[in-house]
Amino acid sequence: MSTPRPGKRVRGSQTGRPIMAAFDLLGRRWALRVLWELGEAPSTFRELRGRCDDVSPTVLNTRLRELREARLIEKTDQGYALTEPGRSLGRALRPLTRWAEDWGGAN
Amino acid sequence: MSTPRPGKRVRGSQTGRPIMAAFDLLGRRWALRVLWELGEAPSTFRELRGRCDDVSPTVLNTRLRELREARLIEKTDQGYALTEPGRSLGRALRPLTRWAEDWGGAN
DNA sequence: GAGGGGCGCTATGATTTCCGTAGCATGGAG
DNA sequence: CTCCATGCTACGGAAATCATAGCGCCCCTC
Repeated sequence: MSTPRPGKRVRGSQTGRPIMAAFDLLGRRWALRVLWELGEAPSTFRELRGRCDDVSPTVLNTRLRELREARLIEKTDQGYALTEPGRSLGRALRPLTRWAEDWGGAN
Repeated sequence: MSTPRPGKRVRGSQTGRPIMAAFDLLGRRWALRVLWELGEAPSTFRELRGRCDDVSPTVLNTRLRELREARLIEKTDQGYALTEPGRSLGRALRPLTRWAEDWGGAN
């Protein structure tokens, strides 16, 4: 499966509307979680895997490749880290965290 | 696969932290998209399927059940619609839309 | 009351994705 | 050279997702 990008056809949308590409990319297993964990701290492959409840390395590597192709993360001396767009996405996801806490409170 | 709920163990987290439950629930195929489309307008099953690029009815129904169990959507006379928590989630996702547009602009 | 059409949804079998485990290749330290 | 940690790939099995067909229901019309 190819990496979704805005302007490209993606699963579920011929229009290439950016939000649809984002839904496709972020709706893959562990994608949101990986971004979240890298937002907390840059990590090496094995560290990251530990933070993500020992996700299988196959999937982790696939997600990392996709997120790298989407330019949301990059490899640095410290391991994997968010790029500026990646950090920006992290900020955009903050309201989601707050929402989740409310949601959790109501359950 | 059971529906993730805050306070419950979910894939990738024994802690039941709400954000992790959210990541699990929203990181399933079509979940974000379905919420998005229902935010645009309540829809019947078949309508919704059309809006979601004719996703297979099996998956659509599974997502609808999960989202209903999570109390984010409900069945009304008009078809499926967001609940109040669902609308609140929609608002929490708005920054993501704006981010996606920027992201799209840069690609 | 017999047909027709739309609806929500299920059945089924193929395909894709994800998973768990093992282990290879590389590189640095001793 | 040996040891050890790291990034990552191989592989076989399990689970999620897919496309397509069509059932059962209700309403409408004839």
